[in-house]
Amino acid sequence: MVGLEEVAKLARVSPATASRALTRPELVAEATRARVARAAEALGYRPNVLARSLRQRGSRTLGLVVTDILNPFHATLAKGVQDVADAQGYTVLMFNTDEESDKERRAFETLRGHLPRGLIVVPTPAAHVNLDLLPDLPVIELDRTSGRAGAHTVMVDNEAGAYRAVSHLAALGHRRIGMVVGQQDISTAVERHAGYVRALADAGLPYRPDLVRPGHHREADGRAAAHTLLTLPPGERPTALFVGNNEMTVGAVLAARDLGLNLPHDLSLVGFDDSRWAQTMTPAITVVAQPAYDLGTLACRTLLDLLEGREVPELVRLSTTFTQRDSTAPVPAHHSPEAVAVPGP
Amino acid sequence: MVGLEEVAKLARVSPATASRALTRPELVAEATRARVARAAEALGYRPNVLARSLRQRGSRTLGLVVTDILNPFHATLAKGVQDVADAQGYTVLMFNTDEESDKERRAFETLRGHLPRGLIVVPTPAAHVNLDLLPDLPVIELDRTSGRAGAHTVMVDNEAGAYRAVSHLAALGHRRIGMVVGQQDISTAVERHAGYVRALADAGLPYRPDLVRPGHHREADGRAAAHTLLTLPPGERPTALFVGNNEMTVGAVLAARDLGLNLPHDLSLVGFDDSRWAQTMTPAITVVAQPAYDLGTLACRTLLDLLEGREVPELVRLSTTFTQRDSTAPVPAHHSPEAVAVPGP
DNA sequence: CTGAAAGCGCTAACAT
DNA sequence: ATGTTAGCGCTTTCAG
Repeated sequence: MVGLEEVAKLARVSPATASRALTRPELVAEATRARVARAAEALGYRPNVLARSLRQRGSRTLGLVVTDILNPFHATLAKGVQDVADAQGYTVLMFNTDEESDKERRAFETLRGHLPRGLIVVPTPAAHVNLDLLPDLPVIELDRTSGRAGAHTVMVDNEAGAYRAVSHLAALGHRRIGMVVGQQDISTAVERHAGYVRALADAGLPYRPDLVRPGHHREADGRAAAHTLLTLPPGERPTALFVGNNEMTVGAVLAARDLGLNLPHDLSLVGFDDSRWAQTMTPAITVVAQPAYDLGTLACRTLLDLLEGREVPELVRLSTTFTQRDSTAPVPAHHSPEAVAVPGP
Repeated sequence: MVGLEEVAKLARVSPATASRALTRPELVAEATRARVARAAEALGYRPNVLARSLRQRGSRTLGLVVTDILNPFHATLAKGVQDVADAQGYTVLMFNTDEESDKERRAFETLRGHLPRGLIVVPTPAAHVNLDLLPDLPVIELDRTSGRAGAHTVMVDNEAGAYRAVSHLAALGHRRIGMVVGQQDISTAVERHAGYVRALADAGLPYRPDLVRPGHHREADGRAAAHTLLTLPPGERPTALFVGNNEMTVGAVLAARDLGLNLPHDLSLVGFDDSRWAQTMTPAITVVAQPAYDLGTLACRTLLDLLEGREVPELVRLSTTFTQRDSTAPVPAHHSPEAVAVPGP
């Protein structure tokens, strides 16, 4: 390891000056600056960030904690964060919690030892308490909110997105619109459900609890939940489904296929969050698309602003985009309530 | 920040003993160990890994450099690496190169300052030279090889996987089998191409350079390459396509759709590397599946073995799995060469 | 088995 | 504008 001392020696200055020349050039004569720069270059000097961080009591490092890096939505968030951090000379320490509060706690503990300057986190329901492990650390909550007082949050307008999706279904004439919704201890799921409720109300449709099934965000959950809804008796089975996230949307489509239901003829379906598979499936799925990459970059920019003492809004909401594709269509006549055979007297 | 000194004070021992009690318990009396442990617990002590690493001249940190975190294959590799590292108390510093040699160089430079104990890298073609930035660092090359002498590599048997795929197509009676192949400066692309060549030879089919189109691994490249192949004149157009990676496979399917070609009736298609979309598209795509997660865990395990001085093979090859689905079928009669109208004398 | 002392590489006071 | 000095928090000789 070539250290600052050797650079200093070669440039015939003290280590302190060498340090200044490299990190705060304005404090040093141009000639010395150049000499030091040349020496560093010649020796292939790279600062030891550990020593620097130790001395400065803080590293040029950011923590990023997501709940599922295998979900392309999260991978895209991560890319956004990384790209911005990178451009500003920050290194990102990324952790994965698999939606488990225990892993989140361990991630925070590990992170703490690295003295990060800030944290961007997609919080699990336990984040509210886990974040106590990182007192005084600037935190941006991304995609969801933990409900902590004074937290900074970058997220999407889930309620409006869901409202748009369900209104679309209602406008197509659907009267029994089911929802596969995430766990209600996660803010996005709550908000998407709220949008669903409001859209039903505005369309003059009743809210039926039996048409709403919860799931744990995974494909298998979506499949099971959709299966339950789609095997309801003919007159009660929903003719349309709104699914709360991208993975569960695949599951719902597979459930429909299992049952021999044709999209959009036998069932209309809208998913929340776009994905490669939503685009390439047949039929292509109508979705509420989220600006995942922008969420990531914005979260990171917001954190950096915070670190530099700039004024930052507590809550930034980005809009979703309703993307109509081929999985939604008007209710076919034989599905409308009037057409259902009712046992007469 | 509660430091070791405070823990020591509370436990009524010297900082040195406190350190030993926490990290090398066997050097200390059981009673003291317990006392220190309790003190640390009580104060919520977390070691400052920066100070520790500085002192030890090396951190419990591993570098991970992938070329495209948005590609689920890479995300899965990363998850595998992380899970193992995590279980062994290592923190992973992950970087993304977007397949750009310049970003790779910067990633290596940044990494160096963090004094990682080892590196796992999916090398770009420039890695051969970029790796000079990290002399003496144990390196595992993952998925591809840079060709560096003495490198350790964990990868898949690309040649055999490709051979299997193309043999399958030949067995179905296809005689004009095209390939969309990655850039030839990447070892996987070279090997997959080699498998293609050998399968053709074994099936007694000629190798036709005009049926092989290169692409840069992205969907758009696959689409363009496939478009070129599929718009060849009727008698020369391939009746089957083997596509070199997952993203380009989507592209190829889209190209076929653009041209109104029906899979598998008008065109058989096999992709390399499985994906969610390959499974959910209609028809589901036949693929050569890679054990991505296992590659990741194995790479990390191999690196840790190396760090602990255990004997490790220079090259570990995992097998692929041929997964037949619905995108491949026998050549329909009207496509066979005999059926093509040839201008007679 | 435990303590005292030194030092990892760097930067921030303080001096000049 | 530059050098001197001290010390970030930890681990590791070296003594005892």
